[in-house]
Amino acid sequence: MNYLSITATDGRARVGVLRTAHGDVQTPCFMNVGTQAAVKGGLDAGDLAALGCQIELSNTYHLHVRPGDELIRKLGGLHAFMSWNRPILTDSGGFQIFSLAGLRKITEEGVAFRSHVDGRHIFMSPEDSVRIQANLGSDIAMAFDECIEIPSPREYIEASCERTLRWLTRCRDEWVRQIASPTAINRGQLLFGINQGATEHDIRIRHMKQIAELDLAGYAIGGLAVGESHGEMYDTIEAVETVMPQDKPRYLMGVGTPVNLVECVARGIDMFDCVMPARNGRHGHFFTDNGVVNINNAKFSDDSEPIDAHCGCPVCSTHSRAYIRHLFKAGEMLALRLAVTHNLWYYNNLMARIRTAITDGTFSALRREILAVYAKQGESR
RNA sequence: GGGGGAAUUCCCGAGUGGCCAAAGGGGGCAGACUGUAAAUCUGUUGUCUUCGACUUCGGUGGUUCGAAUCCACCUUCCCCCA
Repeated sequence: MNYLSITATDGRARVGVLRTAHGDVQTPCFMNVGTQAAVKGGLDAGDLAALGCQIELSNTYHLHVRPGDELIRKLGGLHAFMSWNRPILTDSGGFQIFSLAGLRKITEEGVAFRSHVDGRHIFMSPEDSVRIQANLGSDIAMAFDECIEIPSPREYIEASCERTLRWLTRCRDEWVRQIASPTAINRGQLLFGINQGATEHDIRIRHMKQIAELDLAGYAIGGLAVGESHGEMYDTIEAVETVMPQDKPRYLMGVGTPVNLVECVARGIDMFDCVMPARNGRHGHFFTDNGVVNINNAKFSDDSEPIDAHCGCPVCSTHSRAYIRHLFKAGEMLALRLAVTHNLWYYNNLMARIRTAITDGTFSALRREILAVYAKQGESR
């Protein structure tokens, strides 16, 4: 069964509809990151819906540590818990193997963490991760993988990918058990596999072919945007994309900048998530059609214009640069809320423009436009 | 009226003869951030064109090879006694 219907293409870029137990998602889509069942910056589910957010991401490890997935299950699952009745994707905790590197130990059985909250010992196996995600009741569960550091020795990358493959079959088997349970919170939950292999194209391709054989609902490319150059990232995606199932959603994990989004859609990616609009927003960076505005800069202290006069978001239609800069300088929490509000609106609007452009056959023009805007400020943005 | 204490670079504050353009905070300025241990982290913050040079620690004068640091007087502020 296919959960993605492709409605238009332009080169490798695709427009489609992803069907989940909590509704459809127009792709390509951006998922913003609500690690602990909250988007940082003070926005609740109602705010997110108003900004055109289609699907939210939360994290298995973090919610297991606090408040506990059993508690969330008792309260009716993550949708009910955070009052978000649209789709939710849960990351497996695989990224925390990477980001909490100093606090964990990997074995074949799973990963032993020291809790970043209180230091207690936590063990998470692939089966545990899937069980936790079943308790959360997300619409898309991610397989438990190891996000490999770049650079890493080739032998390590190969061994890690082989282990991630073994973990994937264990995840799949446990997931089958969980969704078959009569007491499952979300029996329509999908499981996505994750491709790894750092920037070694042949390892990536072999691994992708292997995980594709499991015939899961969707596939993700993980382990990119962790320090390699944009060129290496794009080349790696191009290499792997050739062996990804055409009729299933492709999710590039943890990416990225507006330029990254456009460039990776052009390379056949359907789904993205990134902390950038939220984190950079909290640090005063506003993404606009004129590039990034760092509102902390002194030149905005007496600027009565909005962040972006052509932006349709609620912030730009109301507040001046001078006011927002003041809020940042004064440490007001409203500053964070306004920044994240604007940036999420920008990201959602950008994805909508991308979908329209692909459908209309004007995607390459939009791609050039976005590239040109951010090229003025250096290639990374 | 008498006695005691203090004045440091934008602010607070360390420093009591050379290693001091002067610790540490704060504030300012700039940068980073990509499946969030992140409202965090980094750099910078006297002047000049780098090495380096020059000016600066309430004011003026002095002691000394050398003073933010010692001495004298002056100014201002704080505390205690009357």
